[in-house]
Amino acid sequence: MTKTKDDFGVRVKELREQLHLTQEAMAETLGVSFATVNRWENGWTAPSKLAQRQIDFLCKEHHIAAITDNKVYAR
Amino acid sequence: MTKTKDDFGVRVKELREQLHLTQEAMAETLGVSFATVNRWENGWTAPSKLAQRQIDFLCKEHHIAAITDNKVYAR
DNA sequence: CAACCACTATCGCAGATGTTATACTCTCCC
DNA sequence: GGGAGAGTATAACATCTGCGATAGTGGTTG
Repeated sequence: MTKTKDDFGVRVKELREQLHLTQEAMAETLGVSFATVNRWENGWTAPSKLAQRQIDFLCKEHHIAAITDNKVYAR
Repeated sequence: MTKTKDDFGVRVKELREQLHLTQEAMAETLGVSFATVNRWENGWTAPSKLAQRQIDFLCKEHHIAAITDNKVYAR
């Protein structure tokens, strides 16, 4: 039950605030549940492959630098 | 350890065959692992929210009727 | 035949997610 | 002050997923 070491959660939160979204709204946007976004931000879990894709896409859509360290997908 | 009741797996398989994809290729396309596609087709699990979105998007991209019973997303 | 090869089926386990519920912090407004 | 509401933090439990491994199937080719 230890938190994630890296600062991904911080970056998610920054991204979310840049977009002026609540955790619930961001969850809806990404297609995940509110609890999932909350867990990311507070470092309890790291996003799944698919979730990372959605986040990357969201960043690209708003011309914001990617916050994951992924290879880039077309979509 | 019982299988899923509905025929979602059958529809996934049909979709995949329409697109002439292997399980591995479809997994790559959707951003999930091969094992996940395989489990869908064989009824062991049902796709997550996010996975359903990807499937819906794939259908739309190829002008094929959606195989999930979801509300429609813009992306 | 036997040896490969691509594809598929299944398993186990750790970790991520969905759902539901509770509690806490603010801000606003009476 | 005190209530109401939005937003957030956390929890438990069942389910889904990723990864790695193993085994089966069908085709091709030597």
